[in-house]
Amino acid sequence: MATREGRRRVTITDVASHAQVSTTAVSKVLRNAYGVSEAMRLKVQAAIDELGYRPQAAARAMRGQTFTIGVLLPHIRNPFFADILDGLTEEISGAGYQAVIVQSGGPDLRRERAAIDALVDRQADGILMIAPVTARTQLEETAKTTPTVVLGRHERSAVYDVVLDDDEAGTELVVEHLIALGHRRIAHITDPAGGRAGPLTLPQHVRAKTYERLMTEHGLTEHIAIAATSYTEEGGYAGTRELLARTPRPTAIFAGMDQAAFGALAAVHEAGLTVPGDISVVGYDNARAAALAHISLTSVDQDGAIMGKTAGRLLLERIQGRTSAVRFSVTPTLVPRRSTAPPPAG
Amino acid sequence: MATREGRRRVTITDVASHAQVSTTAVSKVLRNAYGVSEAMRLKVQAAIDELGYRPQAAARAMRGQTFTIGVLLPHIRNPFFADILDGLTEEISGAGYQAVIVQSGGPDLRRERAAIDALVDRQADGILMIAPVTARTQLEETAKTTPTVVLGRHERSAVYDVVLDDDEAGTELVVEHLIALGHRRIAHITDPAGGRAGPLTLPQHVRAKTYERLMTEHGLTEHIAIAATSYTEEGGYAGTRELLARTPRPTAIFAGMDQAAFGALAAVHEAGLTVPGDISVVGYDNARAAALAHISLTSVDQDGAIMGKTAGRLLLERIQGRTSAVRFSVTPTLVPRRSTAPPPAG
DNA sequence: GCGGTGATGGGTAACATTACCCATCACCGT
DNA sequence: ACGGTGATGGGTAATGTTACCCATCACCGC
Repeated sequence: MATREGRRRVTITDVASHAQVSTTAVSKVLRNAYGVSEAMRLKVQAAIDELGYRPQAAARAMRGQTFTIGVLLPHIRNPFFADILDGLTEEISGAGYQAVIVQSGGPDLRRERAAIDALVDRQADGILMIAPVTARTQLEETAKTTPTVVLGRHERSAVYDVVLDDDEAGTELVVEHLIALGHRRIAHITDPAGGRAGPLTLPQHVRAKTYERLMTEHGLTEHIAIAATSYTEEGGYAGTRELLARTPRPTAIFAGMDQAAFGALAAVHEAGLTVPGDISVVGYDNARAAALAHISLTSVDQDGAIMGKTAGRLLLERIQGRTSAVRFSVTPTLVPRRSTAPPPAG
Repeated sequence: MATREGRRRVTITDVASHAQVSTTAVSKVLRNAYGVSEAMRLKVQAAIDELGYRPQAAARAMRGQTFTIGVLLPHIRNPFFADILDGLTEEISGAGYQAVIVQSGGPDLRRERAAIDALVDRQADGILMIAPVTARTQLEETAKTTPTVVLGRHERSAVYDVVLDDDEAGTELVVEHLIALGHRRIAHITDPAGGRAGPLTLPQHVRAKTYERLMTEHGLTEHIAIAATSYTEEGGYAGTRELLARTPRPTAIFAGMDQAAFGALAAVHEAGLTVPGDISVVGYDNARAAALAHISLTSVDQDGAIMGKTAGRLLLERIQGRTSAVRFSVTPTLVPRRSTAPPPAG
């Protein structure tokens, strides 16, 4: 309703009549389609510029593409997602695609489903789902209709591509680093949220499981201590308080994500303990804040920009018609900083 | 291209024939339009559920609404934006609207323009622009066609609504707090980026200008010291290094935004100085991380959720047909923490 | 000169939905 | 019984763009 006072939007018909050609010709110019002479191209382009014409996405969608890549993410609070988006945008904008983001609002199955539907309803040409918690079979339903890349889930699918970080390797870097420093009582903070994703699918689960495996392999089974709170500052804070209350208390805490590690730092500090004198703390994601001098958090770096760029490339390929499934994995590296040191003597 | 193997999407026609009614009837049910009996509603709803029908946004857009609110923001790295989005989503989702986010990628006029166009092309029913840098006249062109709310710009417009924080009041809280503690050499870190926004339009400019005014009013003109870097961790770090190099060096640093304040904390720490012993640091936005024990940053709280919620309400009102312009301002509060204290004696 | 060929431009239908208007029907009061 | 009325359902055109196919034209080799 509310007929806007604004004059009617310029359409392809306006351009056509202004340039004295058919709408078909204009459409061809817009799409760089075959069968357009240079003279025609120039004439039409001039009319387009003069009138300030922009194609209407909805009308295009009725027949063809929307030039839209939908991105589903739990929320925008995680700075790691920003790196992914930067990479994605870099890759797809050259091809004339626009990334649009919708938040699911967290690991809520219903709301995640609604967010995915929103993208499908708007006919995104491709969808990048970041760490979704929906069951694989349901994701595959979507992927059958819309080119899909799932980022961060350890699984294989015949119908969508997967981009992920080698969380086993990353966890290994952390645990080996701490053990090499002499730590034995190494605790872990994880996020139990999993929705309907398979049991060892989401990064947090792989990290936690790998932590347990490595502890066992090093004969430290008795020192396994996990606080299952969440990958947030609050979660890291609460988890650390919980872990510090145990006897004997851990000498190192591996938080599965940087923001949780920041919360851990706060809790350690609040308990009157020092980092790394009393407790070493490690994060994951190598967020920018981890590098700040007064924080200087040892963390695992996974190249989010490359992951996003690759996801974009895979989506474009699928839009072009590729149907085989691809799996792309990046190898993380450890960035040691001043939050880790040998455990206190005794 | 790339005809997806997936079976054709269920359309309103499928629902109509399945329910043995007209497409018009189905459409009415979908829109809760007038002229539908309860029996009809139930019958159609049953068919919709059975077939799993979802209306196609593009086709709706051709005739009516898209039920989409577009959000333009510079980038998702700023956690304050997350609060705004939470408020917005809360307000609009009840009315069946979906928020979709596009990033402009920073204060780049061309890219911001492209991002706005992307939302207009996709026929968002309303647009929330967060701190855009485009010239007001251009924003008004868009607002004439699409209901628009601009968040964070200190200006009035006849065609769009404005939601903002009282940055003058916020800055006053900070400066008065520091002066009350005894500080005189109070420095400020700002972000010079402005694009084509008016001279005293963007929050960073208002905060910087108010800082100068207050310093002058307190007879501290000679102590005015501004580092114009950026509202980022890097900017706060670099700006602080610059400020600490001055003689005499400031005893307090007011960073115009929390992330810049975090960078400032790092720089102060790296310089071998303590907070608040040698230098007091204040931020703005009261990000969650500001509350962490080992950071404990004094900051200005502006209620982002309320701002987002209000923006959503204003957009819905405009979609309903309101044409008068509204201006909504929230009053910030100071959250004193341990990063501020009296200056060192001498 | 003539049929063939390749390049270029255009006509048309189709996409899914909704606004507008009309048709139908039951029921009412006279 | 009959015109009027209000409630309900449906037919149709229109939205802007593009895929498909056809028409036209210049030019070629024979």
